[in-house]
Amino acid sequence: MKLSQGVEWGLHCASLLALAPAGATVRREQLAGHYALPEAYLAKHLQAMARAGLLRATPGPKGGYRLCRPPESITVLDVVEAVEGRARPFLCQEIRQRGAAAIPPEECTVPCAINTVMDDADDAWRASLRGVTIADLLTRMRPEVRKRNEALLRGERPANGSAHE
Amino acid sequence: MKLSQGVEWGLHCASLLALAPAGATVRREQLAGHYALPEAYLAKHLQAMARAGLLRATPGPKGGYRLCRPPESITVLDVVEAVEGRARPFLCQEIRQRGAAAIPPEECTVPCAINTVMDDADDAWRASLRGVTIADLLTRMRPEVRKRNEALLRGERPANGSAHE
DNA sequence: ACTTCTCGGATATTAGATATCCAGGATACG
DNA sequence: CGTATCCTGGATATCTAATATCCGAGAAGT
Repeated sequence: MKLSQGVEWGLHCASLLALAPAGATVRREQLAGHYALPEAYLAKHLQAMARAGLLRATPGPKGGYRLCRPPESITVLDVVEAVEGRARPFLCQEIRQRGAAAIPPEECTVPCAINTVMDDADDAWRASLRGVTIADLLTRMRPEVRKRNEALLRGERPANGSAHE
Repeated sequence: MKLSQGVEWGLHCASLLALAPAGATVRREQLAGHYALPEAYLAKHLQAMARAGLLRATPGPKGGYRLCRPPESITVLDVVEAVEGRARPFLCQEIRQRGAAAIPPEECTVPCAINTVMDDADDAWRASLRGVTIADLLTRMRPEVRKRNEALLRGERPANGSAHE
């Protein structure tokens, strides 16, 4: 049970894109450099988010990525599902139908109780993630950090230290 | 994000052990044969559950496994954590401290908001699993299936068909 | 003492996550 | 219209974790 690191990357990138001026695009190299991520691999996750309809990618000069929807309408679950997929973490192998205690198929009208319990827990997990939006993440970001990020997106390069606030 | 199949095995085995007569032990070969599982690999998961204090393994003739606690006091989460471990599925890499937008450590007094959100979701998942016990799983088992399992544990071998009820 | 049975370590095998590269196509700009 | 820029998608390599098996050591019953 481990979540791909792409989820972290995707959430950070989505938050960053939400800070960009409306309509502006951010190049992939810029996103990767912002967090010192491998650009080629980050591309895979950005593509997945674009396919999911969260981002729009614009090719050509002055191109790059931007959010498709306002940050208030993009949930953390949206990003997680775009990157990780929508498959359930628990896959019932129906072992109750195998072995010495095999239950004949005609008695398996009801799904396995274990499967139900695991799916319920997964629903609770997803509901929790659905309750937080990208906009919420920005709210929890410290104002000076947010300002520095916005400045970087505008192309301003902060003086070496950047810690003298 | 995928759960080990050992979780399914562990939950089925715990349920089965709960059906065994009080104080009786069930051999590993019997557990594996019950669901047509590879005995050698199942042993790994049973060991993990024994280490977690859910099962007790008795060596020697007439040995085998039994539950350490009554089924009402063993939660599904107990089994999941025994098999899968207690590590969080989301591991924050603190990429906010890296790259062009690196936040100086002295400003990182508060944990990353993304990390918090993911941990909250994990707490919700665990809380859901903690709300169901092995005894609850038995309640959701169909009576005729439960009886057949109990009979098998007593060493009775049902007639070929077993579907003529 | 001998048999029976589990434990733990060592060791393959396989699948998925991580990471990189390049040809192809779309767009802006001169 | 040609060129530089930038994303897309596929092919590929690497690495880690899950899956699976085997065997010697040790404990308990007879």
